[in-house]
Amino acid sequence: MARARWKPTPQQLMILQDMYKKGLTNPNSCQVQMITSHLSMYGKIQWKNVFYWFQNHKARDRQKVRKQQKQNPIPPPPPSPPSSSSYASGPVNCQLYPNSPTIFLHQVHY
Amino acid sequence: MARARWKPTPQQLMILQDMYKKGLTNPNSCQVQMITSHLSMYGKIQWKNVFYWFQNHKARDRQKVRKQQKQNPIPPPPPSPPSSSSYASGPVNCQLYPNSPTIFLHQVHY
DNA sequence: GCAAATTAATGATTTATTCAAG
DNA sequence: CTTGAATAAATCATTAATTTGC
Repeated sequence: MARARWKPTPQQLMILQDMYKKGLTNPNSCQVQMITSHLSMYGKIQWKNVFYWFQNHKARDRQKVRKQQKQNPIPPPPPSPPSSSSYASGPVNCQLYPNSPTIFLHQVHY
Repeated sequence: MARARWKPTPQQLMILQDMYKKGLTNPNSCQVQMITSHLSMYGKIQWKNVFYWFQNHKARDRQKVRKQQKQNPIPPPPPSPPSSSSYASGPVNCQLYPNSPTIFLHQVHY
């Protein structure tokens, strides 16, 4: 019943994927908030869209990895650990103080 | 490191439990928002606290039921379906206007 | 009685599973 | 079939009960 779902614009998608590749796989709510604000420049977007995107992307990434592991008994490790990317608990933490309290979830229109 | 977690006041807890008993076991975000507003009269509280409370309460309710089922192979079905309680996806939809612009529900203290 | 040690509750997060739009 | 949305289950972490030795 007309529950159109969000679809990332190419720009938005690129940015998201880039962040993910750079090691931001599990943003806290504050980061999600910032990303949402940023991406809203390229089209309608909500907090939950960004939140879900990362959830799903990470989950399905792992799924893929597990499937490959089933086929190749001993495959090389995935691309590479974040090492020292721009994100990943680095200084880009939008936490005002350390030990982020973290998140929560959705809000839906219904 | 002073990451005190939320603790419902007796009043808040009573209200939550009452809603749950009345059939509101899975409030949508809008309902959570309203409940949060209401409960904030009795003490500090955030959207996510309410959200988590229902999640946990429902989950642990089911846990209890499953445990009992393990002991009694064929127990009578749980109390009764909500039938026509005050909540439960009824007309109680709290949307102020259709297709809510979304807003912002996740306030985090930080 | 009273703390230190253990255990039980429960708030908070993460991960897995499922549903449904397109 | 892909992927956004939502729910459920599993897990982590902290606080409250409680047990225990003194």
